[in-house]
Amino acid sequence: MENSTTNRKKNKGKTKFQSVNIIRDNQPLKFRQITSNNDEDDALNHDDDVIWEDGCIPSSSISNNNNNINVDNVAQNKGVTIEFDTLPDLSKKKRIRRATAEDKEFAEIVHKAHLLCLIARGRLVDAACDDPLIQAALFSLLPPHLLKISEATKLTANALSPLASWFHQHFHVRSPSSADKPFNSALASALEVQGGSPEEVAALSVALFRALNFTTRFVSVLDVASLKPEADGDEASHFESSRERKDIFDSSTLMVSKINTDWISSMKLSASNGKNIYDTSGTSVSGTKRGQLPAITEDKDSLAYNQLKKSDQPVSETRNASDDDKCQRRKGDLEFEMQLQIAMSATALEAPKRKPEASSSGSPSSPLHSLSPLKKIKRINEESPSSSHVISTAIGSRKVGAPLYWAEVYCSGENMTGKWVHVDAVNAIVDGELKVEAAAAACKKSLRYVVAFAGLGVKDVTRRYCAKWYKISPKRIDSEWWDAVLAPLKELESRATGGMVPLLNQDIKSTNMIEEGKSNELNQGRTLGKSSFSESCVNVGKDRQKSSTRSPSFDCRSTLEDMELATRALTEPLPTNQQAYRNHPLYAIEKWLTKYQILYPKGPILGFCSGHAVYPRTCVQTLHTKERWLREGMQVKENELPSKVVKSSSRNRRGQAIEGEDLSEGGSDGVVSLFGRWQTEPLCLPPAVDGIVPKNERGQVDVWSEKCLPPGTVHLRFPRLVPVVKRLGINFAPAMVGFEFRNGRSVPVYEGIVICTEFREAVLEAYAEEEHRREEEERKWEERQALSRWYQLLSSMVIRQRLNNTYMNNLESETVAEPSKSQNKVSCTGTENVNQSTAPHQETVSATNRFDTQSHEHIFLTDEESYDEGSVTRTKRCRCGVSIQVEEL
DNA sequence: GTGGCTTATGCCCCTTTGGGCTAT
DNA sequence: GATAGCCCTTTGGGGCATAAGCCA
Repeated sequence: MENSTTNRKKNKGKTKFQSVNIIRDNQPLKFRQITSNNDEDDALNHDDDVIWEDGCIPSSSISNNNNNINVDNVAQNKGVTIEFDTLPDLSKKKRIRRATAEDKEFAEIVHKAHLLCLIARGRLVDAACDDPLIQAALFSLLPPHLLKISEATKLTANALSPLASWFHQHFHVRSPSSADKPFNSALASALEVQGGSPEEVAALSVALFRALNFTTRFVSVLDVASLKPEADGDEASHFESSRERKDIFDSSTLMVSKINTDWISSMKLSASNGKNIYDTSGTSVSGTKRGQLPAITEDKDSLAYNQLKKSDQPVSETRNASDDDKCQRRKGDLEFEMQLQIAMSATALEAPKRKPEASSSGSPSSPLHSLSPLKKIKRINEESPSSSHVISTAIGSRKVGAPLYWAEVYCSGENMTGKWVHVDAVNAIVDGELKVEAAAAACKKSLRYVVAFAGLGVKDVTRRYCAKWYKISPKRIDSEWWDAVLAPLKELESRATGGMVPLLNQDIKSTNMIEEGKSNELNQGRTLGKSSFSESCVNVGKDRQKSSTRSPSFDCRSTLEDMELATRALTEPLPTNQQAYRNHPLYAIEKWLTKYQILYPKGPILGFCSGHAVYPRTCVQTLHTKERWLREGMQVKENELPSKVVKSSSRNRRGQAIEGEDLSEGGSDGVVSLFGRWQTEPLCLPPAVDGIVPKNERGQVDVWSEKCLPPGTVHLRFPRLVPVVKRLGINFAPAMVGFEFRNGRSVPVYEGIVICTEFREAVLEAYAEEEHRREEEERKWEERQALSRWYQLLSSMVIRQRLNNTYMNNLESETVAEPSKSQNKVSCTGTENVNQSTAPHQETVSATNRFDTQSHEHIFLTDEESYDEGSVTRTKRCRCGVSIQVEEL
């Protein structure tokens, strides 16, 4: 056993070192945290400004005389121990690092990629549900009396209940199969053993419904990475923890898996205590044989076992528990224990008759033992009044897992036109769409994307399951991208599930109502910029356009469903807290209006929240200054008073001060007058007269858009137009198209000119001629340049040849050329004697020492040079002994 | 536990219209 | 002398979203 606990703290100058020992499997590693911050106190606080340096120390040098923590028995633990020799100062405020634009962009990319992957996965599952072999196998398992359901002409939700119950009894969630297995094979295996992952079991239920010829979708909650950078901290940990216990607790096993697990634990407990708290008949709570239950790891079992063991203790014993135990047992755990039995009774068919037995055992899980949890249960029930199954916050606090997969079956017997019915066969819940959100919320999950798969197509049905859209809307990707992704898939889905249904008069009315609402909301979407609301409404609009060509009394299911979802969007209940109105897509309160917003018209009042009147979001109008409206191609009507006067920035004040007395719009210095769209009219600029372009005070035309052009003028966006129009004597004005920041100041950006329309053709013709002439000149110039360069090249070659002829035969000694004076390198072949005339020097090179190597490259160092003023000759020497003499002319 | 309110923080939008020097 | 081109330096104030803390 080694001990590696030598800690040291260095202070070099103003750099602070914080040492950390990491011990892993007897291998001591030492890391040093270097803070570059000068301020020592700050260095401790700024966790981001640290550099980690790899390092290690020999184990022999490790001593035990450590002032800090000694770590013993490390080898026994076989784990990783991290020591800090300075504890973080918790009293000091933690520095907040906010996500940068780059972080957000990255998170968005990850979010999108994850969404696409999950959609692809869903399509795989959907395709597997269509497997005829699997469907046939499931069909063969069905008892005869359930086969009659498929014969019903009008399918209803009630008719599905026995089917869901049968499936619930025969198929169970258990440890997931190998991940690298194709889903079809995994599904076949799940069918064989009548159990599998939540996804597989849900897919089997979909396959069963399809085998019965029901129009069925596989619905999945896309548990996608967060759109916010690093916002996954909690969620990620939850995700991990969820994955860790995936084998028994994941996803739609919200209650069933837990029940099964606890049932096994209870059995063990009962066996150990010599009594059975449940019926000893050998059948499960849900009526299935225990032999079919999944194998569960001992660790998980023991966890659940211990959990139930605690809950099985008498109340008095629990109350006498030590304070430590009280700390360990959270409030949520206690509540969980108490709710466990209720949850079981709510989900298990035979639970009611077992409940008294459980209660009689003295378990604190009986609701009679505590009132506080009951209040919470009551509260959740109030939130979901239609729920027949109680979903406890305690279960959620333990993060058992949110429902992620289920089926949707189209029931033509529901309503007048049919309805998509939620069927969670795994939990034997039929038509429980209102419970999904509550269950997900209890598990700290939000239903950001609920999508239905059918026929390899995809449809977003989040609206059906999410009542509080305003809560999830900011967590979703922008609707434009999402709609574009789903558009082709939606067509596929519609084709697979579509069917003509009679459209009644009342539906037509509601359609019209939605159309009106849609147009309002789209207007509102413009004001909001990123309108999440419009995503469903736009789809409705598109589909309505398509369906408008059909018979007025018939419409397809898809369109009707779009209408239903859009109706839900328009009928979202008023939130009860003020914060929710801040960016609510439908409602607004005056308190949260921004500086440039106003309520117009101020009504109708839809309700009140904490004394604040609630208005439709469509009443929120965006205000602009006169100048800003000009950019939009609008001008403020005459005699219009500002709707709002706000304080201006100092720079604006300065600008207004320069403008002098033109403060009538604002009334006083330092304020800006704002006007709404209803106070404006299309821009009416003075028209061009007699070929003269009307200009502003700077002698130019501000072309923010085409709307800003004076009547009778045209904007030509070509370079080098000014000389042309000057030559033609045409009046023009430079077109300023915007600003850019350069050299610390904003600089106007000009692009082209503005001329009167009547000169357009003439100018363009002249411009074309001018450009042609310019190009011709340019071409000629390039030709001249090329000729000149060729002449220089050929001349130098002739001179070189002449020099060679003159000097080459007369030289006795070897000559070398100096190709590059700057590098002072000479490539020498050993046999060639080269004289090169290089202006302004003429270098006569003579080798004083014949060298041996054929490819030696001489390097003439400056230090080795000598200069003879008498002969005006510079002698350069190479280390190899070769020297050259350069005669300077 | 939830909601309301305040405060701190930091991202990001809006604002906006040169001048001196040098080569040609 | 006129003109064209290059280079200098790299806003900054406020709105607003968000997180955290405190309190009811």
